[in-house]
Amino acid sequence: MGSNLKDTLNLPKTNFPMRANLVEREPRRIEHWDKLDLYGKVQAKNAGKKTFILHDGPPFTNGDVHIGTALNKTLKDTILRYRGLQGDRTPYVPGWDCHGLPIEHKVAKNLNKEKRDASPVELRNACANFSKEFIEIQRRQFRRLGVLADWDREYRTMDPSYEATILRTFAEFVETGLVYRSKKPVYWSIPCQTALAEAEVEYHDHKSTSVYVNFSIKNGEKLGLSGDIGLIIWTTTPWTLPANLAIAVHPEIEYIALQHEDRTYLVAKLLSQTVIEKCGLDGAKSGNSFSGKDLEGLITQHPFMDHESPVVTAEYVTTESGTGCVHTAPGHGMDDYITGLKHGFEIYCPVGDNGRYIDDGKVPSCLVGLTVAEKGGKCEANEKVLKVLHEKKALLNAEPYHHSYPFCWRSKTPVVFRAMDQWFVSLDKDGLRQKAIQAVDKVSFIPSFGQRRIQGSLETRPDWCISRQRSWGVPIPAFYDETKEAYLDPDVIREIADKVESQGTNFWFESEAADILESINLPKSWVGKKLQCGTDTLDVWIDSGCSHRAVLQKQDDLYWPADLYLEGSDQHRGWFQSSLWTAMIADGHPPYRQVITHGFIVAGDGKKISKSDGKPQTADSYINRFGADILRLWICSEDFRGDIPLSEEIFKQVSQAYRNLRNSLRFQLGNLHDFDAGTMSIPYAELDPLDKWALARTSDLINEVGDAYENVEIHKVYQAVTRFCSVTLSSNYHDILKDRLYTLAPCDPLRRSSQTAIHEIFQALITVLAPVLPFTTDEAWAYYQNNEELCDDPLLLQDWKEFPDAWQSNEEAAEIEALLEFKSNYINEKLEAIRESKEIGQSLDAEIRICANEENKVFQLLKKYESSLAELFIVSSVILEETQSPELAVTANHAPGVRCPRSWRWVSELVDTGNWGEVSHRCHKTFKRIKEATTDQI
RNA sequence: GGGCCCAUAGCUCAGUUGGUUAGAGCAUCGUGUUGAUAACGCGGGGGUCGGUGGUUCGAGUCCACCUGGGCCCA
Repeated sequence: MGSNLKDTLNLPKTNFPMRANLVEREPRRIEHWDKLDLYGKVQAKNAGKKTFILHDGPPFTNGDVHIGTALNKTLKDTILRYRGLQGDRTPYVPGWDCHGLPIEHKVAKNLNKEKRDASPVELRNACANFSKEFIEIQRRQFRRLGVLADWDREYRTMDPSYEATILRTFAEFVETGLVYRSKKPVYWSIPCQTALAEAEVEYHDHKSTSVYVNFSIKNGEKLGLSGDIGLIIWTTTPWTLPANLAIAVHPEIEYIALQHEDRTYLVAKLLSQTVIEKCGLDGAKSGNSFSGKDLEGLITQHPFMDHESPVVTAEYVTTESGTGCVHTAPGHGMDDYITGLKHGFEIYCPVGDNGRYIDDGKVPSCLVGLTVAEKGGKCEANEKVLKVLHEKKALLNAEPYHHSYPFCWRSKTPVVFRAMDQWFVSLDKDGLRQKAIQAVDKVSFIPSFGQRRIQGSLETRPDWCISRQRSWGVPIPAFYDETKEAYLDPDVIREIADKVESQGTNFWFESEAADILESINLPKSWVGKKLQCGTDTLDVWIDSGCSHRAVLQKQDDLYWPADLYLEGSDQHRGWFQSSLWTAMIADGHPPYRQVITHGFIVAGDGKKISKSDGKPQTADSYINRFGADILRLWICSEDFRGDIPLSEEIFKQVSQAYRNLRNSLRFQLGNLHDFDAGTMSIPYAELDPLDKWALARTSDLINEVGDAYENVEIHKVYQAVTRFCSVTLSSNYHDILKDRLYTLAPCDPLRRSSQTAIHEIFQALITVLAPVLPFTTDEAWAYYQNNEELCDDPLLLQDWKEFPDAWQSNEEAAEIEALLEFKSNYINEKLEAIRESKEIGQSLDAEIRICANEENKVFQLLKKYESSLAELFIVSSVILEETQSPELAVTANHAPGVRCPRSWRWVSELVDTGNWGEVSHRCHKTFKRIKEATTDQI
């Protein structure tokens, strides 16, 4: 009998599985979406509506999708899905950054292993294949994440049409007169005769020769000193001394005059003791001291070159080693270079490509032709320089010095720092920098400090060095005559761009200048010259920085500037800036209206995740364990404006939150199985107050979540929805509803009232969550439609849920809210007390007695809802007793009477129903209603 | 070393223009249910708001410095 009674209940019924099993199910849904052309359908749905352009920053194609890249793409996808639900047209063209050193380096390494010396074209082809391979891999991984995009027209910086755009943009640079040629130091490998990037340099222990050298001061009277005065410098690269143009001191360091025999030396006071020992200045007497600032303006005579070396100040000078007086050769060091630019020194570098001193009429003839390269621990140039210094009585000490020194990754020889001719873009010409900074004022930033950050880096950015001595990139279309004079012309570049558009940039590397220039109208000054092609390529930041021109300006259904750029905060100095410069120069306006930045993923302890930890931090490694929706939910649970922590614990937590969301949906689906909204919905005015309350809470949720999405505070969506599901639904609404949903007749108006509300809430929930959990919400939607895993009318084609104003908080809802608050503040603890004493088990075993009188506002309210209280409090009965005191007194005890085996409520008596045995009066009535309804149907 | 930013319970987040005993969810512990059951309910414990010093009648909430951490630059 008892077991049959259960069959008379309306228990939840749904095929929507409790266990998500995302790893297995999500790929099936992706396949289904592809078949339906979900992206195309969403675009079609919103065709003709307001357009929202999020311009995709291209990830670099040299590996699997990193968890940080997944974060970026997920945020983009979430925003676009939200905008799509809002009815915006959201064409999204994803891109790929293909050129650049990391790929070239990896590919070259592989070719190196095979002992092949590849030509530039071979190397480039291998790089292109490498890049293509990872585009395939990354595209697959992005799709697995649920990213919805127009994959059929993705852009790639190595596409010939894209490369042509880069060159045409570069032509604008040249035409505006911003491009100039100057020297800048680079790492140089002498055996390989090639420039190296930082990544191609490895550091090893090395024995150098360190020297202390005296530079005689010509105007010592400036300091009130007379006689033979000198400044002592220290260096570990004596061969750079011919290029010495200055001596740098720190403005705030204290310097002291050391009197030794007939000479006076100036060195940093803190280092004077060491200098005395090293240089054998025994018995030297300390004289006056000066600040570095005082020394500024002293003029020294170079020991063996025919020029003076002034003393300048620089902040990078330290007293950690040396003398506090730094040998400055702008052609041989980065700090020196910057100091050189600041003071207008020549970027002088008398060392040729072959590593030998050139004969420029300035280098002493005894040095010309000597190599600065080391062989067997010896260096011709060093030895001769030392000899010359000794002859000039300028050498105070020379000794071996062990330190870490950069080596070439290929030849394993020490590299030298050497200035080479480079191409630069002037950022100050015609007020360009100021225009860029001002233009950023009009761009909106999330978080707002992004504006300051980008403006800060615009202000301090030196002129843009745009040439690279690399093969895997877009060639700088410059030509050189026999005297190495450079030829660059905007119109010629444009004509070359046209050729690139049809042939790709490889033709530059496989053709002679004459072929490249064939059929091109040459400027007069070019005619008759014997020209050769340059071999430099453009900085890859120009590549990606042109994407707004190559994509947004080229396609009819997109527009320029973009509504939004969204990238990691490292791009303030990267893509945001390179895109800004190209746009300001070529278009006079920023390429974006809004810029959103996110922070970096850090480990659970707040420290950076390092690649060397062994764990591959790829998106797939997480998706394959948890599924894309969990990964997405995690991303959306974090405030992305700061660091984004990631740990096992956090994933566990997010998985738990997911289960509650999923189960809330499942409970609702289960209770809607016999509900047809079209024919069974109850008009709002006739809904039960509890259901009105639930709708009011739902409408609050939608408002809150809507604001959060609009302000791109997606973690607030997560917080609001999880709280809604666990508190509003699980703890309160769903728990209370079970009695009426399960035990009343299916068609009972009260049950239909709740189903009406559940139906609304379900739709609201899945819509609100759709941008964050595209898989799960679409799955729930499919089960709602046809109780199957997939359906042909995806959730994303629905519209954002709008609630009528009338559904928002009203008096009835507020009263229910007060009653529920009363429950959690007073009733629950009373129930817990008698549960602890084993008086009851479930709360339905209890009876509540509340004493007070009408003077008490709460008591008045309880009176008003007297007939609903037992249900709201989930007990068998609630007795309201009027007393003398207005003070509320709540007591709980075991309910008297008998327990109805069907509704589990304790009642005064049971009635015999024959077939079903004895049940409460209410259940008896329910049986009658069911019978009537069945008969009606027949 | 410089620029920008972050720091609230074990975890993820709220804390409006400074004002009563600092909130939520998750986790944890205890417990109930077995008609959302690898689910759900109820109850308890747990922060003095990174540190120090100021401003103020009063500061997590304003100022200074310090510590730890992140991105970028040198």
